[in-house]
Amino acid sequence: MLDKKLLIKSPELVKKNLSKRGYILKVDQWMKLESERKIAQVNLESNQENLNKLSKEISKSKDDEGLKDQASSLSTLVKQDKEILQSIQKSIDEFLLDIPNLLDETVPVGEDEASNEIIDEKGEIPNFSFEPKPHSFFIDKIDRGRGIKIAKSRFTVLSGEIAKLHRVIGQFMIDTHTKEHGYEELYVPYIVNKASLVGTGQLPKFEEDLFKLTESPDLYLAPTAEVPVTNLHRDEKLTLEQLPINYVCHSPCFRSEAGSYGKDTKGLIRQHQFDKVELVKICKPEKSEDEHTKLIADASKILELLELPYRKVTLSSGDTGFSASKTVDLEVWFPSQNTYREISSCSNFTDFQSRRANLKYKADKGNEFCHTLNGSGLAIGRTLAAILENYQTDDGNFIYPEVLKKYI
RNA sequence: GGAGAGGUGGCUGAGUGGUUGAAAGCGCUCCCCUGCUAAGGGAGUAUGUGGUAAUCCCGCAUCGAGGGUUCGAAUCCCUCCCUCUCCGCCA
Repeated sequence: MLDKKLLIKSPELVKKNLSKRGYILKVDQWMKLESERKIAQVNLESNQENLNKLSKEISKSKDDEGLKDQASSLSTLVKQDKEILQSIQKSIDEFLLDIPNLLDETVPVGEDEASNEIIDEKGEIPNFSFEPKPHSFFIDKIDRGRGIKIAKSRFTVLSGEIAKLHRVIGQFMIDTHTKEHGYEELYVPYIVNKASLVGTGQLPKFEEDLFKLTESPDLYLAPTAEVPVTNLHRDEKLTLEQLPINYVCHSPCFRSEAGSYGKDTKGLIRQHQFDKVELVKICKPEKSEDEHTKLIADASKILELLELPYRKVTLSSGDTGFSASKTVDLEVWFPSQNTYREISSCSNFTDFQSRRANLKYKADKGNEFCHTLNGSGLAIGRTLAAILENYQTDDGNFIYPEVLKKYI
């Protein structure tokens, strides 16, 4: 959620920033709502003030029917004023929850991923003496559509060595982040409520991307650990000593993938259920840029240790997600596709999520909103897929990355 | 799932219709005293929001959430949520 004061003070500036996303801020509608609010609120509060004063007079003087009649009609008026203000406030809330975050100045401007900016390329792209197989080749040996049989399309079964590799990858990532990067490990609920999803920005706008529990209408399967982990401190006031907070959490993620029919239908790239190791940071506003750099480095480290070729990409204005101010994706090399694919998305949300989640810290002058960040460190299914492809051998097999051998 | 108890400020905990935004204690901040320390004395100490640009001033709201009764609700009524205890069930 954006700062209301900023929106009141300089709506045109906000509009200009958001237009880079292709979002058109309805300034006229906003100004109208806001001025209606002000009138309604001032009116209500002055009537309420008079009513309060009358009530006190009544409590002092006994049985003054005249005063009571006066208070009674004023009370009715206040009730009406409240309803008017409430309905305006509701419109304002809806309006505000619909607005995406302001973009960082350094975000490249462009309509879509074509304008993303490659900032770094690392690792050696493998040279195969044979036609590299897609990772689905290895998985299909066991899966053969069984995931679909058990659940539906976009579900996959792993077995034997590959299932083990999948388990071990997560272990390796968490170990690295806790032991070498100073993150605290968390285990969290995989089902989250509405308030949490509003807090991180998935709701109300993106409900169709989620799996909803029909028996408990306010509950959803978590689409990423970002939701439970960031919301851990929702409605809290953190102390300065607590910051910065660094959490790492391995969790399954559930996404409906509505609207992605026909995309990445083979293999592990796009599943309804996948595991991910997520990194979440909560910090003071002035530190978030530095923390973002660290976050990207921490996630990249995994790819480097796994010796997978990857690149860093700053997402363009049109490609940057709703809640993020700036996002840097890590993309790993997929030989069978002869291209890089996203494996991590590292975002600085500035105070956007904090405002929604009412997440503050006690600063010297008063309570301030924290900044939140998160990034995959990394998506486990895609990491597994990348390993299978990049480490495959000409006999239709694969070998293990060096750092994972001690886990196998 | 059944039965019961309960949700009040940073924390503990009073408060059953009218200066209670809320006693008291703890904690915290400042001051005083005590030649150190410990102890003691005094003052202060919620958040959000609006009028305004304003850390001053004034108002409004907030005692789990939402409704209702009333001139007036932390206090009475209804609905919901959550927590705890016992029983049942269960990993």
